[in-house]
Formats: sequence, structure tokens, C-alpha cells
Amino acid sequence: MTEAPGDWSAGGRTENLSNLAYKSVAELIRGRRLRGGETIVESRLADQLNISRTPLREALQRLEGEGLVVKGNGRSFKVRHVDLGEYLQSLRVREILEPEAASMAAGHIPLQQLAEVRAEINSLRDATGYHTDAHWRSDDNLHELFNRHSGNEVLAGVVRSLRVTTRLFEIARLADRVEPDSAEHLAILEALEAEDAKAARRAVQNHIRSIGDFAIATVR
Amino acid sequence: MTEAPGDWSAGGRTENLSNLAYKSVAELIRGRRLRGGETIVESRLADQLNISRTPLREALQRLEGEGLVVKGNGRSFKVRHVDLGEYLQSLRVREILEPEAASMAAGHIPLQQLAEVRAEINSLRDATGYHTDAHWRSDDNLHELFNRHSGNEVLAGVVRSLRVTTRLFEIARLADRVEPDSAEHLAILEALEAEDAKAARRAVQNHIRSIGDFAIATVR
DNA sequence: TGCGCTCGAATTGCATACATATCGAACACG
DNA sequence: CGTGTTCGATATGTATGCAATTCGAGCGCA
Repeated sequence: MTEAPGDWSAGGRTENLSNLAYKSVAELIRGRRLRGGETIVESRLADQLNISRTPLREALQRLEGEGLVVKGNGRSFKVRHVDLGEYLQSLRVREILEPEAASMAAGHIPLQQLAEVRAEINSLRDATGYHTDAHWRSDDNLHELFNRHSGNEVLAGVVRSLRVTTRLFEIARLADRVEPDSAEHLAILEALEAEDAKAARRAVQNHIRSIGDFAIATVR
Repeated sequence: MTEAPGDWSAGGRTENLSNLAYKSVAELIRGRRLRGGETIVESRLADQLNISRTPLREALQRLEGEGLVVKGNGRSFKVRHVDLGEYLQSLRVREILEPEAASMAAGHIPLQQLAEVRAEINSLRDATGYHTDAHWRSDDNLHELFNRHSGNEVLAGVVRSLRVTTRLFEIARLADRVEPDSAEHLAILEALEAEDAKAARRAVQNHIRSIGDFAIATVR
């Protein structure tokens, strides 16, 4: 009664238990408290979240659509496990799309937002005992920035979805890679700030290739 | 006992009501018996399919993940409506990915499968009172052929999903376009049969651009 | 000892009952 | 006549009970 109907749509979203479950499970997976390949037992997880199985299943269904969980034997849900092959394939598709997105975005990103992301990266480099989580958030912020400003929201959505896949692999298998990432991210930022489309394309392509090389070298 | 556990995964899939609902609703949408933008009333649709709301909701959830329905006001499901802008954006992403896929596939597609698709196209051109449905299926078959054989299953999946979006628009807004499609499809086939990667890339790019031009010209 | 069988516990599939939110129409009030 | 309000119908959100299936442990039999 005292609240407007849809006002707070950007922030909280606690309103119903499905959404709560959705966010909670996503968080559990990203925080590795649910490991890749692990079978999800509905009743147990529902109890753990203090909800019934119905909204939990609803959340799992949505998460399946988003690629975080899969139906294992046709019966139970399992946390999605991304192997090296799928990771590299996803990266390859990103390598096709993201340089294009960056190129399209060059010249269309407010300078202040670029400055904010740059500041975030710098503060992460300075911090001694940095948080892996914060690093990934920063990574998200940069990539989201130029993908969103590419002017093609469909393109941005596709990349977002691919990044869910690659992120799942990275949190499970890849050690922290803050140093080269930061350098390459700064190179991308520089090109975007200079509004140089070709340079931005090259910088992003170089970045993604570098990630792939790192993965191949790291994972045995 | 007499059946192996997961053998028939490709074919039937009737076994449970969720899957039945999933396929039924997808069919209803593709057959325009549920129109774009239309609100889905769970109980009515559930009755219509002779199942309860639970498996229907499950199906709708999955369909949402696949992009055929969306949650309208946060409350009800609606059949997804793709407007011209989103259609063109999706087409633009396909224009980036599919020529690449065709190029990667050239030389890796069994000639017999190419011949089958060619035969299908020819039989459609000859048929006097052809079926729109059959035309769409043929379209699917050709595109699926080179996307699947690109060697990158992730790429193929992304394109599949984009094609769901573009198809939704096409069935709602575009008149039959069998003639130019057939010609362009045959050009693609020719390049693929010649195992000429560059020609295949060009043919696919030309095809997708042509579709976009047609859409712009047709839709007012 | 090794193999198959049966039975039971665990888990998912589905339906239904109930709670809650939303939309619209009729109505009262200004 | 216009506006706000209340109330009822409708639809969705959630919990729970039961049916059906699966998986494995223990047992019997060769």
C-alpha cells in the first residue's frame, strides 16, 4: 500500500521466493559452494534455503536456461561442468564477437564511465591482498561496458551468455590472472578512450587470445 | 528392463508431461495459434493440454530460457514479440557468425547430406501449392547443416538461438519469401559442395543481408 | 565367490489446495 | 460528470501430499 508497484525493479528484487532462490543458487555456484558436476538434490537445497521445492525448481529451470545448471540424467539437476574444449569454443565465439562490439562501441562510451572502470582496475592493482571476486567484477564491468555500448543489445546479450560459460570454467580451473588481465584491460580502455575503433578491435582480440593461451598453458 | 536407459534421446521424448507441454506450446507458437505479445493464462492452457499447471509452468520456464516466451509484467508469461529493431540486430549478429561458420564447415560436410538438402529445396520449388511450414523446415535444415559442421558446437548453439528470435519475427511479419531464399540457398550449397570456404562465407553473408533488406522493404 | 534378484529408501514428477496479488467494474462521493 | 474507492473475480505464487521411478544394499542361489 505504501509502496509504488514496480519502482524498485533495479535493486532488490526480493519480492518472491523464486527470485530469491534464483539469486541464491547462482551465488552458491559462483562462490564454488556448489561445484561443477555436482548433483543438486532439490529437497535438501530447498530446506537449506528455507523454501519449498516449487519455487526452487522454478529457479533451477531458469538457471538451466541461463546455462548454470543442466539436467543430468534427464532426472536430476547438476551444476554445469564446462570442460576445456567447450571453454575454448566459447572463447572462440567471443573472439569473433567482442572485438566487433568494441569497435562498434568506440566513440559511444561516456568518458566518465571509462574513467570509473579505469579507476577500479588501478585500485585493484594497488590492493595487496586483493579479492578474486572483486577482480572478476571489474572484468565484468569492462566487458559489459563496451558490449552494452555497441549499440546492438542482442549482440551484448549473446556475449553475456557466453561469458557465463567461460566464467564457469575460469572459477573452477584457472588460477588468478590479475596481472596480464589488468594490462590488457588498460590497453582496451586506452583504445576506447581514444575512440579508435580499429585499435579497440585489436586490443580486445589480443586480450581474448591471450586468455585462451593462458588456459591451454595452465590446464593440463 | 527391455529398454536401455538413455538410448532414444534424439527421437520421441514424450515420456513426461513437462516435455509434452514444452513441445506443444512451442508448436502452438510456431503455428501462430499463440500470437506474439499474447498473454498466456496458465490454467486455461493447462486445461487445454489436459495437464496441471505445474508441468506447464515448468515448460514455460524452459521456453523463457529459449526465448519463445517472456515474463511480461513480472507476473504473467507472454508470447515473445520480436520487433523490427530486435530482428535486425539479431540478423546482424547472425551476419557476423554464420558466414564464419559456413567458412569453417566448407570441406567438412558429407556430400550426401548436401545432396539431400539440395533435393529438398528443388522439390519445394516444384511443388505448386507448397507449404510454408515445409519451407521453414528446409531453411532450418540448410542452416543447421553448415552450422553444425563448423566444428564449433558452441557457435552452432548461439546461431540456433538467434534463429529462434529471427524466426519468431519472420512467421509473424514476413510474407513467404520462397523464391529468393531458394536461389540464395542453392548458391550456398554450391559453394559448400565445391568446398570453397571463401565463396561459402560470401554466399551466406549475401543471403543474410538479403533477408534484412527484404524485411526493411516489406515491413512498414 | 560371483551374479542376479527383490525390496526399500531416496528422489523426482505431478496435482491440488490455499494464499496473495492484480485488474476491472460498479458504486459512492464530491 | 469526473474521480477515487471498494470489492469481487481472476490469475499467479507457494506449500504439501502422493504417485512413480531410480538406485543401491542385502540376500539368495548357483
